[in-house]
Amino acid sequence: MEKNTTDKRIHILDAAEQLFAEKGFDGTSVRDIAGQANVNLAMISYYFGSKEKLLVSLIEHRSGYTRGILEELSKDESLSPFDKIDRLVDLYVDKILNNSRFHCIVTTHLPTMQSEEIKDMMTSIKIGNLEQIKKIILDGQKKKVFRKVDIELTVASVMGTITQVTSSKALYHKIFNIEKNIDELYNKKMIPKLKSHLKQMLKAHLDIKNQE
Amino acid sequence: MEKNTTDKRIHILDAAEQLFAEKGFDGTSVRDIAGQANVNLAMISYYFGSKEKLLVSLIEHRSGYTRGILEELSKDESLSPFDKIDRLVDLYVDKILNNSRFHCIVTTHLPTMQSEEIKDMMTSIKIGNLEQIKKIILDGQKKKVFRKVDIELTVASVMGTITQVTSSKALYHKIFNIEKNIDELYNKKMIPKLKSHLKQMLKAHLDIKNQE
DNA sequence: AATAATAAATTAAACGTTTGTTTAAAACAA
DNA sequence: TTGTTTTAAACAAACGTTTAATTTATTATT
Repeated sequence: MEKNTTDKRIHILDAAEQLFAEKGFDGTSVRDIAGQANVNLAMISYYFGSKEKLLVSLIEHRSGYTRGILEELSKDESLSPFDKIDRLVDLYVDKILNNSRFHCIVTTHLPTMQSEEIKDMMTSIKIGNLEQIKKIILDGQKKKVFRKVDIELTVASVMGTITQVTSSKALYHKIFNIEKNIDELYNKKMIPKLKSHLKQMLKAHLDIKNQE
Repeated sequence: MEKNTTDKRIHILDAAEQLFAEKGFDGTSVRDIAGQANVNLAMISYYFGSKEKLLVSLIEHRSGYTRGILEELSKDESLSPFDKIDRLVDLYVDKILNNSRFHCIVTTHLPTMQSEEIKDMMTSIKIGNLEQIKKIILDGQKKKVFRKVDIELTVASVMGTITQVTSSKALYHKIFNIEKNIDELYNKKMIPKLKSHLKQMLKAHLDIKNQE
């Protein structure tokens, strides 16, 4: 049985993540969270201070490790530019689809939040990651492997595609005839589809042989 | 001076649209809306019945006309498959960026809503539109102009890219050095960029000459 | 055209809930 | 005994909605 402080904190964070993703930050009451986590209402203020600070804690709890992986990838000289793109696709598809609830909160509910602090935090993380990806594409162009493209919008297409598939699950459940409400099954079917689509599209889009 | 019933209804709808997009459905109170629209609080219940029915009215107010245009486009025999794709890109980029507030509500706040009725309504609209686009791509494939691609995910990439650019305005303001908070300027700069990026990418992605 | 009768629009105030947060006492651990 | 964790109860504020009274607009009658 989990009885120590850390476990209870994580219990609350998990409950909050699920409910924020399903019903939004404003659509979720602290009583909902307490009920879902099976803790007393007052424990949330006790541990996190407030509902908003709980969200900040959740972001800190889930964020962070992507940056390091990206830097490593962009520096790696043993990989060809196209290999790097493939790795990039694998990385983001896996990361986002396996953390779809958190990603849903970040993409759909954070922009609406009042707190400028939280929004600025996320913006700078995104810009940092974009810079790393930019390096990869610029390197491919310098090596005459990639053609001239709008780098920022190319990255927007990758992120946008994944986000689209993640945040419109109900739609793609119907389209691809996947049994409803089984996340694991959805991921098992969609992750390979999504990876191969993005790789195929980026291959054609970036290949210097397709220069107009 | 506008004094009749219809104008006041539209006033309220506009105010609601703005606030729902900025702060979300649950983050917006009917008092906020009344204040923004400069009407008495009770007028919202009087005209629309409830806050949720106000949202339904907003959706009905803004939805609809896309379907017809898409059907026409897919039937048009005077256009080549690639011309149709270009028209499609123009249509969606213009439509979404010029109605970004409403689009923001649809993509980020509707999926969170409790009301299954509203969600089903939007899902069936999306599936209907997807079917029309599917026809266009299938036709291009039959004519040996397009190669084999995942059609659903290709459409997801188009929608996802546009949504990404629309719903992360703050980010792209910084990235492209656009003066803050001027929607008109943002659209003027982004619409052509977005259109040419999508056309270029889809050209490479769909072209049968790029078959692996 | 003026008046009376009816309907529609608008208002301020109040309704009962639910909200996030705090309190002060109790239970538990060190 | 000390300090930490947990609890039920209470708090004021904000929420969506309704009420009942009043003003404005429309229609019918003289």
